[in-house]
Amino acid sequence: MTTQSHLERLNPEQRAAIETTEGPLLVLAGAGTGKTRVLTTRFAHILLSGKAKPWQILAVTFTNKAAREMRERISLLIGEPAEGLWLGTFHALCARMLRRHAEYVGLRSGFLILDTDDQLRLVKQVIEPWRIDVKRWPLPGLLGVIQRWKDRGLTPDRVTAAEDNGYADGHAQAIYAAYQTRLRELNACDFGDLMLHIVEILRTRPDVLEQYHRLFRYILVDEYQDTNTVQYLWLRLLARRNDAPSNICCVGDDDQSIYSWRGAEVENILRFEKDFPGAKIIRLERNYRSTAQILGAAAGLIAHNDGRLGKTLRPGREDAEGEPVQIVSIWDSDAEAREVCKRIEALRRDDHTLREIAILVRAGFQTRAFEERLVQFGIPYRIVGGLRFYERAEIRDALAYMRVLVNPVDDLAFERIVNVPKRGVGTAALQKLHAEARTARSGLAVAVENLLQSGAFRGKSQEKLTSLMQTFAQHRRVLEREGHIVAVNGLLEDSGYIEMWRTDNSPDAPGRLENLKELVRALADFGTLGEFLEHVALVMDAEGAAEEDRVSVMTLHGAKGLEFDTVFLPGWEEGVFPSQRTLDEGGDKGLEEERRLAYVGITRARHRAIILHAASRRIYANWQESMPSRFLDELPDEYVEREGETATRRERQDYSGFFRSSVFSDSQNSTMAPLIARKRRTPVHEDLISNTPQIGVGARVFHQKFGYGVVISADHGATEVAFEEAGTRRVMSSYLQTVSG
DNA sequence: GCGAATGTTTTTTTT
DNA sequence: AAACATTCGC
Repeated sequence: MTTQSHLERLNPEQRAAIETTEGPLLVLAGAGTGKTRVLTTRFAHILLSGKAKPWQILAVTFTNKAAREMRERISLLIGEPAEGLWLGTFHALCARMLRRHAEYVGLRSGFLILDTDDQLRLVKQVIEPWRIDVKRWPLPGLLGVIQRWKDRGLTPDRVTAAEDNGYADGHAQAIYAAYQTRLRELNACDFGDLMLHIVEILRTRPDVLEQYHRLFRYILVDEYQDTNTVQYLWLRLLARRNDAPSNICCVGDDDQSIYSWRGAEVENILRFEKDFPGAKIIRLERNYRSTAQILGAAAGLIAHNDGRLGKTLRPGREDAEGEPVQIVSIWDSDAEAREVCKRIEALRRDDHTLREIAILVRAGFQTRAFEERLVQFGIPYRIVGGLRFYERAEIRDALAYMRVLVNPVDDLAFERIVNVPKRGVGTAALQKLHAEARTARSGLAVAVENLLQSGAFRGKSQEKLTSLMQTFAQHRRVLEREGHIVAVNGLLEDSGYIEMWRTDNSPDAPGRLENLKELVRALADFGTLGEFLEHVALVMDAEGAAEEDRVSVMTLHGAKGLEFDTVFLPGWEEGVFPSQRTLDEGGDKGLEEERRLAYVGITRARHRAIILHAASRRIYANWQESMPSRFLDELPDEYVEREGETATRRERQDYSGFFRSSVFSDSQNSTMAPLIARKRRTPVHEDLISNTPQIGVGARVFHQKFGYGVVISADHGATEVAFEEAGTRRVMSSYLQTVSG
């Protein structure tokens, strides 16, 4: 390949983004404007023009998928396998760096990377001295607080008292410190530490920093709008230098920033010019993906956001006319799923590929309704990003066995599997083990040996534990002599783990055995068990072999970066989308992020986008009315076509106060249902409401179960009451009695 | 220590 | 309604 040929068939902006190699550059790449192409071509261009060797370019992505894709496309461009590159996710690259310098943060190079389960087990141990009420302060929440500090680059000593805002009665910072100490004792890292530690090293060890300054001549960053503070700090440390300009190129789209809940700061991209003086900005605005109508609708929507860097997508294709975005109003959530399936069936009859159809939902729970209906219609589908391979219990168990095999002092893994399958080790025995481990200053495995010696276990557990320990010892020898595949196979078999699933009668047991086989098969791709475990810890997604013709069902977040001919966007209702929780927690900023999510959703579509909303939705067991999403009003009329009933703002109010009548649950034609139901509005529910005493805020009340309390807030059925004994709870107002006093 | 029975909560989004 | 956790009886 010649130096120039890869630059052909690029538009002028893309070309500029590739050829501007020196100095800081921000490429604002709107949806569908060829972002990945620019990134990969730029990488190849730097190589082919001889400006840097492969290992002198740092290329960072957020997902493993993006990293894989980039690697493949670079190989194609340069005509050889792209190996030995610093190309990967933030976490994978940081892990690689941290292995080299672990000792500067009190770790050894072989440190463990913990998964979420391990983290939970660990904080559970750590909080003991504080006697935290885990009912009131759930552990995942505590881990969340710690994670957010880590996202912001705050080591325990950097957390100010003001930051410790109340979680776990204001002990969060102290717990954080203890947790970090415990991690060091275990020679372990959680996910956040990979970033946090390396940033700490780079900011305190100029010599190490300089090493990387010498190494990396060019830095490429994908999805810059999603970087959190530590990631930003890491990039800034690596990019800013005294001796040379910062050859950092960040590609991103402020309109697609949808990960603030994970600590991402849109400000990072908005501030780029200040961070890197002399930065150039190139806008990619020509969209080669979607029709003019889809782009118009998306642009109209996103225009409602403030504080954008400003960018307008223009159709880049000549044939970009097409159908307007459809807004379909439907009676209820069952009808919504049915309607989507009907339309998919129609598309299928017209020879559309199912692979090119997606249903994009706001939150995971929405997928279930579609799943059921798709099955009923006999439409092949796949749920993308549901429970991932490495998150399944059997996979985690098997991995824990492997971890103990390579590392006898991996207590977190050991604790996971001592009693799986059942070996008579319950909470009491486990406590004994911990106590023994503490006094012997050893790992749990050694504690087991000690207690076995002293005969602390009763008959069956004594026997089973002895056998378990022997099995481990034996397969450690096998591991050395015959390699990891044989050893793992034997271990899972002899420990009784495989047998446990074989004798399990539950319907998903065969599937689990299949997964285990798959896992063992994957071992063959790695030279050692250690390598395999490292890969698994960092690459939590397994490559789906699915290139079959199926409809994709996934969350809007999961759909980022993908595109489909036809996209269904159900559930555009207030409370669902925009999500009530985001609104409550994030206010106007939250709303803007939801709007960006809507923008991401619409721009996934090449030819057709169909938005749906239902007037009534089943939540838990009962039905709840819902108003059309405000985003529907924000879509410009000239690009949309509204069908079904009641999609306009004037009629919105009409929704409040009518209930779904069960008489019409199934047989009705969905688009007609609202009309009929409105006429037949049954008085039953109204009776219920009028019979319920309206209790005002501030009233003193009595509840059979919770005792006396004061009403804090009241809406239709649910009332929030601060009880004297039972704390603040939401209860049904019909169960309350007002009392004087 | 285990399984059944009872009570409680659930709906973001993920490297 | 269903999954989940905790309690209870053996």
